[in-house]
Amino acid sequence: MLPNYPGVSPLVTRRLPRYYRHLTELMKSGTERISSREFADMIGFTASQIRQDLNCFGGFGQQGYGYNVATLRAEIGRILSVDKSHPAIILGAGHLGVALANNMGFEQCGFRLAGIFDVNPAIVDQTIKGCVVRHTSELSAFCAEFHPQVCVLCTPPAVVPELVKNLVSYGVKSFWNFSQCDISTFYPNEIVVEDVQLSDSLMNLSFHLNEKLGGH
Amino acid sequence: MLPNYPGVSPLVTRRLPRYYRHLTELMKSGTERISSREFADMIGFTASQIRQDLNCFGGFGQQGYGYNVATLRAEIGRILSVDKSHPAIILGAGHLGVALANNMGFEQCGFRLAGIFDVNPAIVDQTIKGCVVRHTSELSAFCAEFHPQVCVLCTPPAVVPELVKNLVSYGVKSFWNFSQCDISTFYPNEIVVEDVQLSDSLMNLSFHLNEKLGGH
DNA sequence: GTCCATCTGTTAAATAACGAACAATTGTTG
DNA sequence: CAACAATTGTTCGTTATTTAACAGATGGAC
Repeated sequence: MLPNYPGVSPLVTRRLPRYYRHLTELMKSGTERISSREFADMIGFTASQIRQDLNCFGGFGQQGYGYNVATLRAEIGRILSVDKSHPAIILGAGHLGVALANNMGFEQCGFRLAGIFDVNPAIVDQTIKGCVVRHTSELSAFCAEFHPQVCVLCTPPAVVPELVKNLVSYGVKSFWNFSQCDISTFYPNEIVVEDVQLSDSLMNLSFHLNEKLGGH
Repeated sequence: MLPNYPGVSPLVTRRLPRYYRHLTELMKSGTERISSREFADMIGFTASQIRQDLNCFGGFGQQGYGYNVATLRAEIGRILSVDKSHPAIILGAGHLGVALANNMGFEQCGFRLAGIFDVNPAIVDQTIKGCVVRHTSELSAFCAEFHPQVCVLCTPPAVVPELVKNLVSYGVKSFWNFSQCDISTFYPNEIVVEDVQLSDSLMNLSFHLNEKLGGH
């Protein structure tokens, strides 16, 4: 039975990967220990917030000493379950799907790329990152055999609702959603959805840039 | 002088693109008016929050009627400044850079793709989305001539600090950061940074998936 | 070994965000 | 034209989040 953290706010857990990333950097640079103050200056948070965030999961530090970088990194990694290797599939082998297959370290994030699917015959049978691209029609059989836990959605939004419906029936539990389609409202409480709405992000940048330009 | 919204929380402004996206869909489907209640059901928020968010910027609705879809969409578009056309450049023409060049509607988000840069001679001089890929050494001259406002960072993290330093000196004001390098702490108050940390996002999914798997 | 500076874990205060409630206003119906 | 249903803008109480403060504990210097 895996640990569960029911009382912890999503804002806290969303900061954990950032802690993890900086701790990895610190370890690479040979730093053995760090205080919440130093860590806060490095990240741009307050020391108080860091201590409180970490204490949601346990007392990883030592009074008068600080935090051991390697230990803390391992603990956060365990909380995030990045040591797991859940099979993941990518749907849509366009530029974005290929970019993610090649650049994302799925293995460092708790997953393992198990398959890539597309409907374009020109792409099917090509090999990307060690995976042969399969036709989407093989999805059902593939899921029955390999039970992927995660689906990375890189398809046009129009086909997403039907796809998700099928995938849920095939037992896929979670989605990394790059399609401009809000699937989080489809099956609440049944699936886990992590949205990456790039256009939302770009519009947010537009807002803040124009605010800056107009604000002097 | 552009409008400025000093008192508005970043959480509110971050929801605006989502409103905008759904309003675009509604307009496409021919819906003329919508109430905060219907809109809330559609998005998955509360009606109260939507009304309160919108009222940070003005009374766009009408009592007893609701909101006019086209008008509200236009107002939010104006607030987000998506009608602008600030020149943007992409640094790093790997899979991700190319994916963004091809798939992101920069024009619909207030920007215009003005240039793509890379250090790889095999890529330089190729044409992507109407842009000839230039060598990064031409960056200085390009910025002096075309004054790009935004830089999309798709390079390895190691080269980012030096790149950002140069770009800031060339007058680039904002960054859409896909590199695994926290640049927000480098020049606070001087530049606008929108981070897209894909590995953070994937780790967050890992956390929630494992929480779900372990929690029954 | 003792003192002091350091730093965490934890509690408390302050701040921010959210959801519910309601008065005011509008369109609609008969 | 009057009554009613619908819906916003806004206020208020509640909850959540963040920051500050402090007691307790540790390591290091001398």
